[in-house]
Amino acid sequence: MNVRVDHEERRRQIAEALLRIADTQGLQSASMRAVAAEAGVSLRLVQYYFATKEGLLLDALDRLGAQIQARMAQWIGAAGSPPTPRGLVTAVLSSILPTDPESRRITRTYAAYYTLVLSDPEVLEKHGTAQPDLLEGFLAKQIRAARQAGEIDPGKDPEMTAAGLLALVNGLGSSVLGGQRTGDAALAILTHHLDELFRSP
Amino acid sequence: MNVRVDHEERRRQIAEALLRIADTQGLQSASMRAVAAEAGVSLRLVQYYFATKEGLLLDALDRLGAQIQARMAQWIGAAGSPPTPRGLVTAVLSSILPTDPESRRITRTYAAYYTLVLSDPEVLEKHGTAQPDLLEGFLAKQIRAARQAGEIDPGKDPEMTAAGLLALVNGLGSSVLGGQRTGDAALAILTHHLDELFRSP
DNA sequence: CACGACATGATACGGGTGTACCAGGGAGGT
DNA sequence: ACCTCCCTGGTACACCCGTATCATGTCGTG
Repeated sequence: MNVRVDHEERRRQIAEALLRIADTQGLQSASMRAVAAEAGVSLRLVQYYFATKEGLLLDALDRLGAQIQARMAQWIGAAGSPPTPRGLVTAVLSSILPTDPESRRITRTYAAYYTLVLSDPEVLEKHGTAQPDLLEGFLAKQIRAARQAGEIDPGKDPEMTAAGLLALVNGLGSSVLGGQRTGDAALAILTHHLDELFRSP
Repeated sequence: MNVRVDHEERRRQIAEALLRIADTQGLQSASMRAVAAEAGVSLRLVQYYFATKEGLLLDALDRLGAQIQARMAQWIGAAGSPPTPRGLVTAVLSSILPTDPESRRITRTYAAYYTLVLSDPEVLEKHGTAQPDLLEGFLAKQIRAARQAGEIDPGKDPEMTAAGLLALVNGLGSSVLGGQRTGDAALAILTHHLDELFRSP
């Protein structure tokens, strides 16, 4: 059979099976056996490559973070060169919003992990990344730049505005996932608020 | 022992035990046995008053909705009489934000139910209430009134603004529950945005 | 006073869970 | 050629889950 197989590739295959289940059926349905079946391997294999379930969960979360980061980078790259502050802000926020199947998948899976963290906060400590704060800082920097360029009302507070935009997108995403509104409607609301922000006073 | 006991009271007692567990340990930890122990009754009793677990879950969700509604009514009542549109908007949005232990409890429990719905959407159909849309309409109405009274820039779109505020508060709540920021910080961000909205142009 | 409906207790059943254990087979180095 | 180690399969264990069943005590009502 297979010998000296690529460990990283196998781990990726299994972790992505976990993410697929978390997306379609929720994390609580992602049992070791279900993951094994989804990945097309035996239960023993899953145990071999991930000694414990918590390890698998954390590894998959890392990969999910990398996916959304890649997606964001892609949107930023499509924002033109050189990118304007407004283009960057729009790209970052739009990439988070669940509009297409891919972003729906990512957002829904993130939501599944979110409640896992709520009920078991120590998981978050083992997973040191604090992306939201970094994102907020990045957005605040872009907003400050746009303000100095006269594209934004000088009375606006960059930090408050950045935090508000991020929370807005997060909330819009929740409403889309909850079926309250479509992804396009959410995007319309976001662009509406961005238009209001970026109009010269 | 007890005879002809008050059914409604017992059901309330059990359902609130469920909500307490959902708050502190998450819904996935709210097993029938755990609920029974938390309520101080036997497993059989829980089964007796709620034939199925889904029934218990739905009943508890109803009570949770009633709780948040009561809380909102309380904040609205404290908004002065007669209440101004701005006061009403502020009251409604502030009542949702997890600032004190009570609202933290409610918001966290709602979050637990939220992911339950995400992984099992049919639950939502059996629970017909669509509060968010009603709330959004209410907020839009108040914003329109304030706009006509000259307290808000006439260029603002009431529906878009209402949806944005609700999503903002929702996202802020998530960040508070996730430990990214304190309830007071979230409230500061909200009031900042309300101040911007309600300033005469 | 007796009977039947209500209320409660103890326990069993089938199934799913994460993890642990035992076994073997094929390639690499010596 | 043999031995060792990486990889994989099957299966067992102990536990928790939701639900069902049997039994019993207690009262309101006839």
